[in-house]
This record gives sequence, C-alpha cells and structure tokens, in this order.
Amino acid sequence: MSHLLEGLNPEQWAAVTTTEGPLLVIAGAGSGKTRVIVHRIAYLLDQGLARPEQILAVTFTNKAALEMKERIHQLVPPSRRRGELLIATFHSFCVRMLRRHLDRLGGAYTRDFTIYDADDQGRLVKACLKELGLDEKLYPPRAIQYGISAAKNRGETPDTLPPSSDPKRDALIKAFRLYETRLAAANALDFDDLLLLAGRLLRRFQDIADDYNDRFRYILIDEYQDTNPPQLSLTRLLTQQRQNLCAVGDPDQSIYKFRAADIRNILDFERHYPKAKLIVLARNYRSTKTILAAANAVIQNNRARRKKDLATENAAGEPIRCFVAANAEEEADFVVREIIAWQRRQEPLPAAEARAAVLYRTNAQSRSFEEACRRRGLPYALVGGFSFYERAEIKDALAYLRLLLNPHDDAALERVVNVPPRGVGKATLDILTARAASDGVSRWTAMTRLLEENGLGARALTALRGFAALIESLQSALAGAKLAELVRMVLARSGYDAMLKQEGTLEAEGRKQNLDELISAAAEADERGERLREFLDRAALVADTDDLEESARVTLMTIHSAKGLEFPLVFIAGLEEGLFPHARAAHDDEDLEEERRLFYVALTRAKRQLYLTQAERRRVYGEERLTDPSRFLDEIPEALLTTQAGPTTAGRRAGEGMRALQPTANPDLRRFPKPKPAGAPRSSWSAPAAAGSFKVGDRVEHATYGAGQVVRVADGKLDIAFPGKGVKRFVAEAAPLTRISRQ
DNA sequence: AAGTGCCCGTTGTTC
DNA sequence: ACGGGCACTT
Repeated sequence: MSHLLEGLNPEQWAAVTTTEGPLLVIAGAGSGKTRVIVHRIAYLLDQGLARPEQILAVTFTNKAALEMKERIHQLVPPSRRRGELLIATFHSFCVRMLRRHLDRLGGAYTRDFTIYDADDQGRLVKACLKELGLDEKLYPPRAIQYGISAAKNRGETPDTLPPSSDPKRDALIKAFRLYETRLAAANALDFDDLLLLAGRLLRRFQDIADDYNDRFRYILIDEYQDTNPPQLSLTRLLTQQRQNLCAVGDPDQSIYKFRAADIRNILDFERHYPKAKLIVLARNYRSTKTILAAANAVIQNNRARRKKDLATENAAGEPIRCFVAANAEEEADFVVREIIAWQRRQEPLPAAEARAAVLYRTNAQSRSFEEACRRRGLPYALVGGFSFYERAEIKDALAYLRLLLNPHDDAALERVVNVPPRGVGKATLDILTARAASDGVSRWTAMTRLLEENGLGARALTALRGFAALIESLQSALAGAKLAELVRMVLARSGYDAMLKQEGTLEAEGRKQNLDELISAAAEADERGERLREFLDRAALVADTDDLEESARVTLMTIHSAKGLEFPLVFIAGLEEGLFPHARAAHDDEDLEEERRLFYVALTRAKRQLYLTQAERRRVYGEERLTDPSRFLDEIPEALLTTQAGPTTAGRRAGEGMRALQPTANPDLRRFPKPKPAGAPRSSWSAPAAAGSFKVGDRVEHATYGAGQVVRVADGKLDIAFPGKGVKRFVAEAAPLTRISRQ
C-alpha cells in the first residue's frame, strides 16, 4: 500500500487518506487533482474500506470516467477490484437509476423512455410554438428552449411559474407546459429530466434512497464547481446517511453557468455539510512559473472569489508569446507554422511531449485552423463541431433503433417516417401531428388509430401501413438478433441501403461508409455484451470530447472542451474584444468574471509554452471587421510577455503578415474599417476557379472538406457533395477548389 | 411529393 | 458566408 502514497505531497496525502465524513478538496489547476481521486479510490480498495461496488465516482465527461478507470486499473491489483466500480457522469448514473426504477413514479413514463438530445429538444420546442400559434420571430425557439431548461433547473414546473401578462413570459410558460405534455406522450426525457426525475425517485421513495445510501459507502465528485442545483440535490440525497463525500473542484474554473452550474455549490459546501473538512491543493505541477504567474495575475481581477494563489517549483520557462495577425487566416497559418517548428524541435522526445492544442472561444473559429492544417499537411484532431453521432445518416439509423424500443418516440418517428421516401408527405404528417395533439397521444398511436379508421387517403394509408409493419417486424427480430445484425437489418429492410445505392453519388458512398462504421460500433457493443438499450444510451450521452483521438499530435477545440486536459504547447486564439470575452458576456459583471475564469482555464492548460494570438480583422457574419485586443491581454504583466516577430520558418518575406505585439491602436483605423483591397492576393493553395468552369459530375478537392463531387451548378454557386459531410454550397469564384478530374 | 430559388438569422460555451 | 425554412414550381 505504500506505493499508493508515494510521491504525494502532504496535502495530497491528506486528501487521499481522510476517508470518513465530508471532505472538500479545493484543487487548483494542475495540482494533481485527478491523481488524488485515483489514489483515493485505490486507497479505499487497498485498505479494505470499500469493495469496488460500494464506490461511486462522478466525473464531468464520459471520457474522464474512462481515463480514471484505466488509471485505477494500473494502480490496483485485479484481486482488489472484483466487483463493479461505478465511475460515471451524473447523467449516465441517473439513466441507470431511471432504467431500473422509473416505473415507480407512475404517470406516463416507463423504463423504456427515450433520451431527447438538444436536437430533438429543439424540434419539439419548434413544434410546440407552431401548435400554440406563436410566431418564431417573436419567440425564438432557442430562447424558449433555454428558458425551459433554466426553469427546470431552478426546480420550476409550468404550474409553479406565476401567470404573467408579459407576452414573452406567457409564451414561455405556455410552451413549457405543452413541451412537458408532448415529452410525456413520447415517453421521452430531456437531459434536465434525467437529473430531476432521478432526484424525485430518491426523494419520494425512501426504500430507493436507502438502497443507494447503503450501497455507496464512498462518493467522489470531480469538477464540483460545475454542478448545478439538481446535481447538488442528488448529491445530498445520495450522501444523507454516511456523508462520506469527497468533492473536488476549483471555484476559479467554474465555466458552465449557461448550463445552470452554480458556483455557490462549492463555495457553500461547508454550509451544506457542516462537518466538512477542507483541504487546499495549491501547488501546481503542470506549468512553468511564467505561465502560472500570468494565470494568477489574471484571476486576481475577479472580485467574487476566495483568494488562492498557486505556486510551482517548476522552472521559469519561456515567456508567453503574443502575435497579432492581419486576419483569421494568417492567425491560423502562424499557429500551424509554429506548431510544425516546435514539433521539429521536439523530434528526439516522445510524441506525447510534442502535443499541441489550439484553443478558441467559439466553435466557428475552428474552420480557419482546419484549413491551415490541411494546407500545411499537419494532421489534426478536431473536438466538437459535428461529431459522428450528429451526422444525418447516423441519426436516421439511430432513430429507427429508438423506435423499436419506444415507438412513441415522436422525434424519432418524425425523423424517419419518410426516410427513405415512402410517400408520407407534409400533408399526411400534419394530419398525424394534429391527431396526436387532439388525442393527447404519440404520433405512433395517432397513426395506429388513423389506420384503423381508414382516416387517410389510400396512398397515405398504404405507405403508413408499410411503415408500421416494418417497425413491428423489426421489433420482433429484436430479441434474437445481435446488435450489428439488427443495424444491418434496419438499413436493409427500411430501404435505406437501397436509397443510398440508387443515389450512386460520392456523397451516398460516404454516408454508407459512416453507416458501416455504425455497424462496427454495434459489433463492438455486442462484444461488450451490450443490449440495444445501452447502445442507444451511450450514443445519446457521449460528448464530443469523448472521442478525442490520443494519437493526434495537434488538437483543435473550444476552451470548454479543454477543461481537465493539459498540453506542453498551447495556443489561445482570437483574443479580441467581443469574441473573448464574448460580446454577450461583456455587459454583465458575473458573466464577465466567468469569461475570465474561462481564460484562466485556457492559460492553465499549458505546461511549457504558451501563445496568445489576435486577428486584427475578422469576418463576422460574412462582414470583415476590425477588432480590439482583448482586455484580458492587459491583465497579464508585461514582463511575462514577448512579441513574436513572426513565423520561425524560412521562406517568407520579412514583415509580411506580422505585427507588433501589443496591437497599436490606431483609432481612425478602428472606427472606419478599411474596404477590402480589390484583388487581394489569396493564399497559393486556392487555385482560382473561374465561375462556370465546373460542371455537374466534376470531382474536386476542397481545402477544408477534401474530395467531393459537383452535384449542381446554378447562378454562380456550386453545390458539392462531400462523402460523409453532406452537400455544401459555394460561390464558384471564392471557393478553395481544385479539380481532380472531369467525369 | 419532390425539387428549386430566395430570405433571413446566425456563432456562445455542452451533459 | 452559410444553412434552414418557406413559397413556388413540376
């Protein structure tokens, strides 16, 4: 057991071995927080204080859970970890609980419920607004969706919200009420419901609460600063008997307020758990002194915070390099060149030491970095954006599978009832929707009723009978078939395969490949012994960060996605007012402090070398604008910074695309954006394509999307199908295209 | 019912 | 600049 405590500093040691009663570990960035959790679990097992199944560890992402499991496996001999050690996110933990007990809540919900993701949720909100006759322009669906979620997380229901004469408020309440009704009819739960209903189970049924309290003798929660009120409530319910709770987090890294995270959960921990002990881990093992000094200086500007200064014994290291590029393209190009140069210098070192990350505030910024990487032939991994499970064909296939377990899943039915086209048009769908609404049932039930009554046109009746028969026959195949077989069956019998085959385009080929990938994923699930239920739950709960490829040496991602990760080399891009801090956070002190915490998170990802970049001009909504440097740049002591003179690679004319460090603010320039110089030279990779020089069938190479095929040419625009990425439309002259061959 | 053309909002971060 | 939604066409 001594090896478990080896190399831990006194605070870490205390955090590992203080096992009884509530414990709050305030762990600064890079202070070995994950290490403490891993060792604590190992210690509990090693000391015989708990068997694996008596421990629950909650992580922020599924990816973090997997990593933690691996590290525990390395530390604990197999004999000590017989039994299931549960490491999960709050959401996946709640799904487990609900799959077991949801029936007991009564009402419409059963254990076969479907999980609605944000996309399904958005569709439902739109449908509700439509049904209520509310104008989407006056009541933006996104705002309503957000409002519903926020209300739910405050513990509100449509009935607890006071009626209001404010039309917006009134619309929200009406939409909220209908939304809940429709969710129930579809036997569907959204992400918020997962937490809320699990809490309700524990609150309403003492035996369930007792069961869980008995089972989990030790509970550990990572990233505690980002828990929301339902999660706090769950935590309290799960720890009411023993209070063996270890919460680990850093108030300075609370960055999920928009998701209802409440920083007070960690600040008020000692009020929630009066017997709590507090341990502060203030030694940083990750970053150089320079990087840490910058991070400390920045975070000190937050007023609402408990003072805590991190210190490190690491070397001072290199100064932080700042670069101001002329525009986003040059910013990206600079970053990529610097990465290549850096990696060349790291050559003798193991690949892990040459890993780099490019961090940005918004997903939209990823594009220029992707293009730059492709241009320079630098392999990269992109986190976020469109993940595998968000692709249309994958969602279609999953929708079929969802229907097999829960035919009342309206979102799934709507998605595939006419995919492939089987003659169920808009008119038919409208009748179906209206009937479902008037009867207060799912579309599936409405369909069954209409079929019985012959209440539709002959063509629609035949089409829907065929669809119903398809789903039912697949349902009967469910029990015996392996998952991979089942997916194949769905694609074959639904006609999806045939549809793609008939299209015969490159795009269809790509979609087929993606579906083959899904079949492989199903086969892997088969090997793990998973059932369809688990397979679908996993698909609904995986985050984009979860499939981060370890092998890639360059990772592009938002700062939010980078939470918990570290890299020897880090670039923080787009340090401009309005972008970072984001314009929507600039006028509210609380939001601004959260932006600053986000910047703090970004800074502290870096181990050895840090770059901060700004684009002097940036296109926003298609319009090029001059930018101001981020106020956060001013918060870093100048002594820690250095001007980066420009790309270190040779072959570039001196001065080209380079600027001084602190962007010299020329007020005139700021106020009057220069018009784009006519015929500004584009980078060399963009082979100029004369409008009309492409025709349908041409195979082309796009700088970002790769190989594709022209499927339509109209009024100077090109529609190009990219395998697996869908059809994109481009302005013929502006698109970075090269022809591969003419058909 | 499916395909084409035009208008408008969008990009803030995610389990 | 781009995609979704809608109206209009076949």
